[in-house]
Amino acid sequence: MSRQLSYHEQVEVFARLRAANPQPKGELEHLNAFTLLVAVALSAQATDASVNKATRDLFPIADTPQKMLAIGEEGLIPYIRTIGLYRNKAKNVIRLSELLVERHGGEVPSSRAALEALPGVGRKTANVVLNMWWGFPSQPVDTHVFRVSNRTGVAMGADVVAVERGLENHVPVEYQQLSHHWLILHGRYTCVARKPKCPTCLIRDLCTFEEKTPE
DNA sequence: ATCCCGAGGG
DNA sequence: CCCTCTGGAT
Repeated sequence: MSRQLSYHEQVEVFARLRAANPQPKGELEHLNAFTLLVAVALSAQATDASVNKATRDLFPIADTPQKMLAIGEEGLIPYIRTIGLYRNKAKNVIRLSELLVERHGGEVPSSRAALEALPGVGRKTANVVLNMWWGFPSQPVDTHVFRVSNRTGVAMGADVVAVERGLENHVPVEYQQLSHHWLILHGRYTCVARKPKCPTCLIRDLCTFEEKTPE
């Protein structure tokens, strides 16, 4: 079973993850604040590779809310059909574009409340935009961050809000801005959901998580 | 707690 | 076949 890491261990974990990836950028392709917001909203329960494949054709012709509205829901669906949950997402992106024009002059707002008031934008998506675009040290907790945080003991919690609080309290200040990228990359390529690659893990000696299924 | 939902991997 | 993927709304 996992346990909460000490401060010293936290520092060591992030130091190693940073050394392995000094300048993580995130792997969701986008052209500006609007396309970042849309890309993150589209990425719910979908791989970023799947989202990038769709947005590579979509964003060049719809990189502003006004252009997105010009395409419309029926025009948008063909681009994002290969992403899961596309009916809800199409409706949300169009309504979200309308609200950006009506309330925010077509710009992406910088407050959590304004972001979360947009359809299809919840806590996690708002945190990504606040972190990646507006530069706040917010801690988005997605499936990777939740799993990796609990397994490694970087931050433990029964739900995403608890893990988010844990990260805010335990991640050393110098790592807060980029910590979510490191946790995601670690979760995507090493600490994967099904069969974690513990034998080649950079932080194996600091981690108390053990695969239960014997080989 | 349940629904939305296609693609990729094992 | 089953599980997972940078969740959100009801």
